[in-house]
Amino acid sequence: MMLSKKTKYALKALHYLAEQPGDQPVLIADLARAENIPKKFLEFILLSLRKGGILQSRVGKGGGYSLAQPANRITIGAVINILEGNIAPVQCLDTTNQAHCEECLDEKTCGIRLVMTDVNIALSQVLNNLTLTDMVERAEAARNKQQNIVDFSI
Amino acid sequence: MMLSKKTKYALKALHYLAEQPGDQPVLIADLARAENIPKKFLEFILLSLRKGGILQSRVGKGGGYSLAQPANRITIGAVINILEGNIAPVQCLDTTNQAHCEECLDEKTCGIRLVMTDVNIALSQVLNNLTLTDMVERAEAARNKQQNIVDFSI
DNA sequence: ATCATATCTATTAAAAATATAGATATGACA
DNA sequence: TGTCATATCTATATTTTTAATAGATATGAT
Repeated sequence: MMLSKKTKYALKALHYLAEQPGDQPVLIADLARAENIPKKFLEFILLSLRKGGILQSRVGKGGGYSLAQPANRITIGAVINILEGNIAPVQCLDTTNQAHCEECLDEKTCGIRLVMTDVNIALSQVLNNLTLTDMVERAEAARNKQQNIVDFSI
Repeated sequence: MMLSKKTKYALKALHYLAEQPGDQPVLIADLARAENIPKKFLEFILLSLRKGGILQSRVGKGGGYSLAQPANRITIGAVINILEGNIAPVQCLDTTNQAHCEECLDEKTCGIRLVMTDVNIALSQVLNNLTLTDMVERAEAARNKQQNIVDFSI
């Protein structure tokens, strides 16, 4: 149930973009350097996110990538969906792609599917309600907390 | 967030074992045939489950595998934990193995970690409360339902 | 026209998941 | 005690997926 490196890179990049004042566009190269992500791999990730409607881009001087929607409208679930193809713990629960588990003889009576339905619901619940804003705010809060502790100890 | 084939095989095998009357031991070969799982791969899976305390085995004539605990005490979460190593969506949340995300500079302020904590809690909640019994019962209920529909149509 | 940028196509490399083979240990039973 | 049926172990091969790289092209600003 582990997030892929690709998805983590995506979340890091989005985090960075969400923190840009005035949604100023950022160059792939800068983003790659700032978040320590292989540039060519990041290119591909950003392109996916753009095609998924989460990012927008501009070519040429002054160009770069920026969020295509307000950060509080971009859910973590949407990001995972774009990069991993779906969120479901088993293919037969991936409704958006109408996928099926090859080895399964009868989906309707499959015990695995019947229990994983609960997992799927719980996951959707959480992931579709967490947004980039949550991520940014929580990180900031954590930094502040850490900062305060340091300040007091001086 | 997809279950591996290995874990699915494990759940299928456990399902089959849970349905044995009187917890009668089942041969690897029979289990492999019944659930259509590559035998050698299944051997490895069953061994893991035994080492994890979920199954017990006996060598020699009349031997085989059976559940080491009542089916309603074996959680789906425990099974996944044994086969995938953990349940957490990111390594740094895998407390049992005290793992960390290599690329992460500061875990405490990592936004990904902070949002994935919610996911982790939700997953644990569900997976540690679903048992083999749930799986078996739901499958049976689904079969009955299907059966009834057929009966009526005759 | 030039330069800075994203975009596309193709390929390679590395890692993980899945599957197989063969030898060995264990226990039941005659 | 010997034989057979079984799980167990060690090693390796195969396949699939993930991650990373390279080079050519399209686009837009100035």
